Amino acid sequence: MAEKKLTLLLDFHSGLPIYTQIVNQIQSQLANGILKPGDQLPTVRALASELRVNFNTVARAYRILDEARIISTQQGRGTYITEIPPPEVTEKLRRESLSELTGRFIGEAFRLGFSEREVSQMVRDSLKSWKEAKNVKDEE
Amino acid sequence: MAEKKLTLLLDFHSGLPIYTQIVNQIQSQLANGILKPGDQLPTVRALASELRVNFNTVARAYRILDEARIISTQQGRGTYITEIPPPEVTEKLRRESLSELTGRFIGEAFRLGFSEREVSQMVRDSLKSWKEAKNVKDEE
DNA sequence: TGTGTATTGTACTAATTGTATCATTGTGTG
DNA sequence: CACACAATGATACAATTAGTACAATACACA
Repeated sequence: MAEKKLTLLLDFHSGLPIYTQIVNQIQSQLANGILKPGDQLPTVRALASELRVNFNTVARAYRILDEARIISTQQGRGTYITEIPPPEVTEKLRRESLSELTGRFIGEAFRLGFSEREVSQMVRDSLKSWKEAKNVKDEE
Repeated sequence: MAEKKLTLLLDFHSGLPIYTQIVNQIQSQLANGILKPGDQLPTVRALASELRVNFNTVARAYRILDEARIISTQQGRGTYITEIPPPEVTEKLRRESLSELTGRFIGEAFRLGFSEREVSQMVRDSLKSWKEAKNVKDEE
């Protein structure tokens, strides 16, 4: 599955800005299931060339959709429809990210030669001081 | 135990660059004891082929890990997990570095919205799995 | 022991992608 | 008409990944 066609129809006389029309039509195609999460969109240049507009116009539309978390644009790679995972998956990803973060921390600590005891003690201390700092802040 | 499988899961649609995902997952597997010091990693070409990416992308990830002294890449030989070479530092500097490392970790975890309970639980789990992996290795 | 060959990582470059900034155009309003 | 402002275009840039050639090492085998 490379990338699908993404047929957009622009009306250059409608008064609506081009980038708005692109935004609207992509949103509507997503709503209609023509586009699905994970789908790759054409590159800004490819779509721009097909629509006979400047690629900055497409980029502007993509940026708006990106800020709305509808698509994900990645410099050097491309743009994709955002996956909208159900809550339980989100929670799973959340835990995985904590797991990765913790893993990197533990790994780095061990690499530096600290013992399990030292690490867990330092974590306790750090959590404690963090909590105290938070309490102080709450009392302000 | 020559080389192990090293199962990595890439998400080509996530915002993270491929090489970053490789770096993160190797670090995480090391931290969780899935990878251990001395283990040989797949060659850049083998891993690249398995992940269906260009081998330079793997090489870039390896170089980052190498610069962080986490792995050791040797032209013509292969790539290995570093044999925990703790830097020569004074006890004072050593404790300060652990404190700083821990502080960064805790701060980041809180910034990501994790609770104190979640963080400490995950640290316990991570330390536990490391210890288990270590025992397995000792029995070999 | 020497030598050819395969295997491994490295270096440099190119291609493809999105980003940032400013210039130009067009349109409406005083 | 003159100005303001939004939309679009032009240009240069940065990030990511891929292509190609090369160098270091290991290993088989004469």
